[in-house]
Amino acid sequence: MELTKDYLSSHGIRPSAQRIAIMDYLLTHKTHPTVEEIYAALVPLMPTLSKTTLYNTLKLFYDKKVALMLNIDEHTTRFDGDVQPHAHFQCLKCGTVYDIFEPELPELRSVYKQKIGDLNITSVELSYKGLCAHCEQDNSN
Amino acid sequence: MELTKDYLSSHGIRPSAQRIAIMDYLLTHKTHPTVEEIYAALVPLMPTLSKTTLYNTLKLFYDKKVALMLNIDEHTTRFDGDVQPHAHFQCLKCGTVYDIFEPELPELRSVYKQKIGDLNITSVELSYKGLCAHCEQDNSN
DNA sequence: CTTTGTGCAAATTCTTTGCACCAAA
DNA sequence: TTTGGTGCAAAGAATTTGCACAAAG
Repeated sequence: MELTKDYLSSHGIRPSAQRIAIMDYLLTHKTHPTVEEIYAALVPLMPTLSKTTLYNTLKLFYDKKVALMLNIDEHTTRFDGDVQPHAHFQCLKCGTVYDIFEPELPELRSVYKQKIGDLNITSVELSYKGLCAHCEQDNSN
Repeated sequence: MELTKDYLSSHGIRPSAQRIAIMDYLLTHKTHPTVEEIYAALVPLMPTLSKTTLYNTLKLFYDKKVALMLNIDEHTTRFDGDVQPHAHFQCLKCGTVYDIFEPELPELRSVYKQKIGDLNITSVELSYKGLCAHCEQDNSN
């Protein structure tokens, strides 16, 4: 919690109670949560928290580059407190988003922040979809 | 138009007038259009066309694998009639989505439809963001 | 006829905005 | 004491749903 506060400060983000709670949630729940999931988790701890603040804060985190904004899910935006370049996989059946740090994904590291032709790359998102092992073998649901 | 009709038929899609018009639009406008853009372009030619049909049809195209559904844009879904594996780049200033077929993106081809660990990949989306050359040099807007 | 496709209107979901109050520098 | 942060309520945008009619096999 104190570490989270320092983390925010060192990135030029004033550490309000709300911001600390939200970043703390992201750092301890690497599940690529939606706004709704974060809200549901934090409201019991911080009853006055509003969706507006949540949206404001997540946008701020994204702008300050302490969170990734993922568009892998067609229905909603997901957030990731892990800003190291890595790929994601979403299971089409259960919806779970998995991290992929496999070394056989050099693109992410080599092309990141480079140019392709006359395009100046500042961010990259690599997303896979399919069935996870659990859903693959489980034909029941 | 006749080619488009055959194209749909050969993919198990009954070629209604609406479906032909929509696929034809996708095949001749490789601009990664939004639903709104497709609608605005087609309504003058087909005044009774509804958004519902457009949504139904684009979903059908996606399911039948004759169109890609792109999540690169955080505000809206974009569609692409080019189903060959390729990457995209969206300019953060002007919003344009460019195709990237660069050969230095082997990931897309090699990993596509393979497994990573115990995850069964069926599709992949590689999206870059940044400034395009035009917006980069143009500080005025 | 029986299934499939279309389209209107309404509903739903996700996200943003306007504004007032509160808090910190 | 001004700037920045929070949160309520309302608005807005994108997408989905329910249902009735039309069209094709």
